[in-house]
Amino acid sequence: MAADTKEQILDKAEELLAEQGIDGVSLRAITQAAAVNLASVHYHFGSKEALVKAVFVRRIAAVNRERIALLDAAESDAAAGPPAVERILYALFAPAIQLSQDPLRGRRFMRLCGRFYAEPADYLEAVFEEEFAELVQRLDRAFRRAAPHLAEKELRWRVHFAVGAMVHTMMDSDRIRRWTQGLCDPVNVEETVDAMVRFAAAGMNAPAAVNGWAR
Amino acid sequence: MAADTKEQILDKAEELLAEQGIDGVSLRAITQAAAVNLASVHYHFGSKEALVKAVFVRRIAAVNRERIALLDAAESDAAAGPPAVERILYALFAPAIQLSQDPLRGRRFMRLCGRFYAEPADYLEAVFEEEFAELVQRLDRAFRRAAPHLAEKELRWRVHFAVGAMVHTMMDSDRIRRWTQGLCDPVNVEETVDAMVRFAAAGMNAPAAVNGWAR
DNA sequence: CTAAAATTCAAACATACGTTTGAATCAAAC
DNA sequence: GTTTGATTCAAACGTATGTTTGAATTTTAG
Repeated sequence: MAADTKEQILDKAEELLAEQGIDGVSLRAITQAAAVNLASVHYHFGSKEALVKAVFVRRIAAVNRERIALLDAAESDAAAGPPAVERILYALFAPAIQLSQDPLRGRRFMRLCGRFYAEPADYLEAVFEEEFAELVQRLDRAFRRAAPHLAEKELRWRVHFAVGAMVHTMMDSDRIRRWTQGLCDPVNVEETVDAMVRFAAAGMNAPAAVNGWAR
Repeated sequence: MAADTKEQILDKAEELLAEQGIDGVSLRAITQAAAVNLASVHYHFGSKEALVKAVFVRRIAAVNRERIALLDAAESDAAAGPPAVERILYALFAPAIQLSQDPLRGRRFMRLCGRFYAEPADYLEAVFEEEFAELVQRLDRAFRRAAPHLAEKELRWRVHFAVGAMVHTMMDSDRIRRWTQGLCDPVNVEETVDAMVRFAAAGMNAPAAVNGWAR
């Protein structure tokens, strides 16, 4: 059946892309794992590039929608004032890391997401910019209100570092587990998000630079 | 001359690998850019895999040696007590980011380094573990003394996040510049390291978790 | 200057890839 | 039951890749 084939391809593509990267996995490997014909990819998606995009968009839209919903909730909870930095960071981190509660598709996609972020493909960059435009704008505005002690430049740097901590964790669940002999394991979502929020919130709330570069 | 060819290959390989990733660049592209014969790679290195390793090891060893030297200095400056978290973080961040002061090879290698970290190649993982083993051990010990308020687990998490901020910045110099319309630019090494140290130090120094998971 | 070793070179090899093709198969509608 | 459209299939196409080869060239040493 049509829908079955298409989803089978998407599922297996997600799995293999997460494990081996975009260039590391062939359409033959995907179609063989999905037990469908090689040509099905081009019939249903048009090209490998379009398949990769479809795999990404299938889940990231939902994640970013949830992030914005959490941001909305944080802002309405805070009434007139700005929400705490912790709430904003939670809105940014939790949906992505929480996706990993699904021990199958979630873990996979988390890793895949980080991999996409690291890969240089131009066609992915465009999808990225489109899927993240609204969220970035919303986050920037929220952080600016929540951390008015920071100049724009220093604020942007700190958001960048916070995103780095998140992306690193998303891409890296195997490595952190190995380097710490299992002590730290992103599989424990609550713990991971909690540690991440407290680390990044302290970073965001740190005093502004005393020297002048950040103005 | 032999040395020239070998270095030409290494230089161009570093440049192209940083721009396009390991799988994204062919030996033909490298040898053509280096103006040497295709077979030279196999004559001098044996395989593409070996070339990639050589590109990586050529610079990372020096970076990690400098990191450990800075760590030594920080510890001897602190006499009996532990050095401040800021000094340890500086030892971790500065040599890597500072390499970028060389606007040619440095920027390239910084990006390449992040890319290697993100790629899934097994043969790279082995080199990584070998080249970083001593540094990781030294950092862990230093941080444990400098942040005794943290349980081992939470400490490891925070180091992981700090590394994430760094790796993200190393891999990402184009993107952060673009997203901030040039406001934040890793080309300004001093500024970047300074912002990163202050962000991560605040994260490391944050109070331990009030709930019990980190014990 | 000459012999030997090191290095470069153009060419080819074998393989894997994304893509295309056209016939075969299936599902649904009349 | 036949026809029509959607889907699957095996096979092939063209291209790019890492690698190997063996002769030509350059460098080194006696």
